[in-house]
Amino acid sequence: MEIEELSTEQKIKHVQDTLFVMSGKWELPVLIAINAGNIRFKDLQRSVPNITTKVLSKELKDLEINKLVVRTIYNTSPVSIEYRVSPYCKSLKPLVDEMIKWGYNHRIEISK
Amino acid sequence: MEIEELSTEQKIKHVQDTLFVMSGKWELPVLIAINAGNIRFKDLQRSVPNITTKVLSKELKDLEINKLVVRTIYNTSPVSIEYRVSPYCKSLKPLVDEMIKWGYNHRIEISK
DNA sequence: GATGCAAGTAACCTTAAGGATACCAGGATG
DNA sequence: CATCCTGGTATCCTTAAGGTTACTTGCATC
Repeated sequence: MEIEELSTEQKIKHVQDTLFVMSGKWELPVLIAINAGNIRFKDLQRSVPNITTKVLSKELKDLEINKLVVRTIYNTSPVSIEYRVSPYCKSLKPLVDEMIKWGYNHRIEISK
Repeated sequence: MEIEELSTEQKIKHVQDTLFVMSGKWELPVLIAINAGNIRFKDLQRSVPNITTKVLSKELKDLEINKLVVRTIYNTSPVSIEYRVSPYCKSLKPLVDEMIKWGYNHRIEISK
């Protein structure tokens, strides 16, 4: 895919697809927390400040639908459940890095 | 700024700053329309499908506050007003390109 | 046998983004 | 002089994201 060959309508559509997945309040904090090793539901709730069970539950489902997180059930007694970032999740790194850079520079730019 | 040296809290903060500017429904369509040469208010209203005057007005103010758009008043009779993307706006290109690429690939990934 | 924990679900509420519609002032145009 | 165009405001309404609080089931633990 060569970006320069896309029409502006196509560009907007692709950007909106990205925003649809990434633009909520909790997507990135949850992903980062899982990535940092918090793989159990209760661990995540404790490590992501102020998130509620309802919202965490919904975020995890959405992230699973988007193939960024894998949910695994273990037949322990009682059953335990683990959330892990998928290999595909690594594809987000260039994008997230750009977001970090731009956000960092933008705050400086605006304060001038 | 070296990304790897940032704490996860700092990374999240910078990403949220970026999302705060970019994550609405109309920011990018409006920027792209201005960039494509629609520089008058009414031209923009016509070239961005379904945007209302109220929302366009607000978007333009926000984009101006974020230094991405420059508003110029000309003492013609009657006064005419032009909106143009700022030089700083070009700093968005790497980010937007990453969003285009990821959105494009994500749709393919999800449909597998 | 009461209490606690994991992994959630259910029901209801608040707030902010965005949409719909109407309107306005000042000049231009027929 | 009536209507049109530009560049917007003002008011009210809808919807969706997220927040609050309570509850549940099945096991384990004291």
